[in-house]
This record gives sequence, C-alpha cells and structure tokens, in this order.
Amino acid sequence: MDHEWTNPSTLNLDLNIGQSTDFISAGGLKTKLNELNQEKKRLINIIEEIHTARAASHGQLMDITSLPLAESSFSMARKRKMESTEMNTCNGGSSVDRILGVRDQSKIDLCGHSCKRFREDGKPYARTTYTIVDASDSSLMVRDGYQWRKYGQKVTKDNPSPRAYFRCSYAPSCSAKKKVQRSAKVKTVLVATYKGEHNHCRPSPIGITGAMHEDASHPYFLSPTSSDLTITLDLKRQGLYSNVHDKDTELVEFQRVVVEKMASSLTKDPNFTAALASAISGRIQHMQVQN
DNA sequence: CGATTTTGACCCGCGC
DNA sequence: GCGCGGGTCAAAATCG
Repeated sequence: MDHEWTNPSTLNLDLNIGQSTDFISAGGLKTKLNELNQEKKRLINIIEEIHTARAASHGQLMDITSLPLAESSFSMARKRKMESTEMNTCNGGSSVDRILGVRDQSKIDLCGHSCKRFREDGKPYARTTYTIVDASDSSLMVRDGYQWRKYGQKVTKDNPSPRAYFRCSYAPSCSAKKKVQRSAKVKTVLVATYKGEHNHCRPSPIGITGAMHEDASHPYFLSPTSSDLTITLDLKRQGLYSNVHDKDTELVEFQRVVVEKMASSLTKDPNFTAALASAISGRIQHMQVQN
C-alpha cells in the first residue's frame, strides 16, 4: 500500500468555489456569508469552552504528574544505570504553563482522568507526533517545550534520512527520550517518537500565543511562533493504538487533520471571508456584464 | 571552560 | 551460532 502524498505545507484546498454551474444570486451569497459568520461564532465558543475546561482541570493534572513513573523499556542497558529515580513534583509555573502541560497526552485525557495506557505486555506505548518543518531545515529539532540533548544519530534501513536520538536534559533523573526522523514519504514532516515520561515541569512552554486544539477528534497543537507551520498531532488520542506501526495510516490521518485545520482556519479568518466575498461578487458582476 | 553535538564503535535483541 | 539492524556509549570536536 503506497499512498500518493500531497506536501502538507502546500495543500490545495478545493473549496468548490466558482466551479458550480448554478447561478449564485446576491441574496444566496449573503445567506451563505451569514451562515459562515454563525459557524465562526460557534467555533470560537467551542474553543473558549475547551480552554475554560482545561483551566478548571489543571489541579487534577498536578496530582497526575506526581504519580510514579512507569518503568520504560526503551533501553535495557540504560535501565541498569538509571537506578536513581528521584521524583520531582510540579509545584510552580504559570497557569498557562500548567495548561500547556496538559499536552502530555499519556497522562491525562479530556476529562482530566489519568489515562496512561499500556500494551498487553505491560509496557507503555510510544507517543508519535508529526511536525511540519521547512524542507531545507535539516536540524531534526522538534520544539515541544522540553530541553533535549542529542546523544546519537543513525541512518536506518527503511529511511534515507538520519534518525536522531534525544534524551531529556534532566537525565538521568528524567527518563524521557525521543527519536526524530524525517518522514520517508513527506520530506517536510518530522516524525518524533517519545518514550518514557518527564518527571518535571516543562521548562520552556512553547508559544504562549499558540493555539491548542484538543478534542476527541482533533488532538493537535499549532505553533505560530516559528517561521513555519508546526502542527503536532498525537495519534494516541485518535484511537490508533492498534495501528501504531501502520505508517500509512498515521500519515493519512495526519493529512486529514491538516486539511481540516487549514479549512477551519480559513473559514474563521474574517480577512479570508471578506476577500472571498469580494472575489465572488466581482465574478458575479462580471457574469452579469457579459449577459 | 563547561555544555552540547558529532560520529565511529560497541552492545544487544531478534530472526534465520 | 551468526549476521543484521536499532539503540547507546563515549571520546573528540564544536560552541557560547
């Protein structure tokens, strides 16, 4: 199975505008714009509700983050050395910091309940995220708010791009690790696989101005602080545990979320809707002149 | 000068 | 038992 992939950073959103053979009346256009405005208000309300609920549940997060860590099977050799498991608890940070901390998907679900998930053999699942970066960016750096130290790089058999290995800068007290590799199919996508859990607060929360969108269907994070569009998608929340090794499924899901997000962003942008209305009305006037 | 990155060597699990 | 490949180590190089 080999999906033909569109570069997510250059997705072509076919909105079917101007392709209909039906005549678009001025009244119909006005109705359509009103519907768009209503949809925009509805979406803003949903986002506000999500943020409010998250702020209210951060107290539960504090309890969850102080739970003992699950033993990571990531490195057997390392495990022998990491006997010092000094546990830190989060007792500080701004409310924004704490809210952003909720992004650690393995610890909390939408209801604030602990949802650290384990495979049948008792080992924790790896968390995979995708980040769109500039194709010319070869740094393999994924900004997730934590400080990482690179400790290795390998070229793997199934992907010509090198794979970078990172461990948390707070190691050995923190056992969190991640590996980052450029997608073999989409060169602008960095695939980051996280293992282990951080036992400390996020030292540098990513973009306070960043928009967080996590609901049952769209657990992703937008980072407008970088020059490129960065969308971090947590597939564990997508109910794709059983398909965690199916890269095609992951990539298709990623593409779907990107398309939905871009379409949603456009319809919420008053500049876009104004420009759209202007373009359509201009087209209508042009058609009337021709007739 | 300490922290971080690079990179070749080594370790270890797994399939044959 | 052997070879392969992913993951880690650690010395050297680089950076701030």
